[in-house]
Amino acid sequence: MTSEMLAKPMGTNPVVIRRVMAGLRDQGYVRSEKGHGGGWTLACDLSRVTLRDVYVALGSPSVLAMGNRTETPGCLVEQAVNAALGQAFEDAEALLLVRFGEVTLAMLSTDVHERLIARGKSHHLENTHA
Amino acid sequence: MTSEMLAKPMGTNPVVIRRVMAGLRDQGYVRSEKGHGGGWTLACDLSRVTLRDVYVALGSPSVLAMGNRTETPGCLVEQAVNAALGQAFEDAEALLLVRFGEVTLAMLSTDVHERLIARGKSHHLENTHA
DNA sequence: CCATTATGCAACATATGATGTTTCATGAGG
DNA sequence: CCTCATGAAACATCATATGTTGCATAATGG
Repeated sequence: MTSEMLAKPMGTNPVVIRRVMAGLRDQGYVRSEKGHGGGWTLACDLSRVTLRDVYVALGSPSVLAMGNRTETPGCLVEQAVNAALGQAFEDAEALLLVRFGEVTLAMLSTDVHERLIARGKSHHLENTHA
Repeated sequence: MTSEMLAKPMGTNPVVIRRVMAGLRDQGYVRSEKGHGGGWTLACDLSRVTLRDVYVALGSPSVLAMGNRTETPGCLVEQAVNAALGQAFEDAEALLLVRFGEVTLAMLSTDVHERLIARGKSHHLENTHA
């Protein structure tokens, strides 16, 4: 698949695709080839790569929208809040990462194929996007 | 306390303070008075108000930085991912809210006072910010 | 061997939301 | 009645995410 083939149905730009895929390529999950007939190819066992692996490959962006503003604040109120909620934030983040790690790409692939069948029509990537 | 007295040590603007406090006032946790000698006063029992109450009063902003992009997407891949992670997001959010609900403002107040003593000096709000 | 086609990379543009600022109206004291 | 406070709206600024453009590089296929 070329970046353009991927970008079109997702309604975005080929360069954006390349930016995202770069992380996956660096981890060896996909390979990219230049030139005529080039593009992206899978380079991993889908049953051995989880959404957590993907998450990490993409740079482990923060999963929480809030958290301690400062790790070691001078403000005593902030210190108190950090002490009260710090563990909660860590726990919530850890929970999400564990769940991410329980989902393999193979599971998603299987699910997508089942949904395709359930929809009862033949499809190409192009029209799986409404 | 006036908005200005609160804003200064937090390094922000009085208007920003008013914006935030408006939510707390609407819930009756604080009261505001205009004119000479006016400002903000506490109007609740600190032991009966939790950080979750504050969170809700502030408009329940999303606690997660990610989540389902669409609730009922046409894209089958997105459907599969939503199915795989939707519960995880809900669980993580629920966990955080529960933890928020376990912390009362009274607990924070006590903690702040202990930290004041531990620091071994007398303080005013002005210099509790480093 | 060279035109085509793809990625890689950097720079720039745009959109969005959070935060900060200004201004004016209103009300409460002294 | 002058001062000082909040309330509200409009505007400015900033940071980030996303999208776009341009060009270099590499590989294929005719």
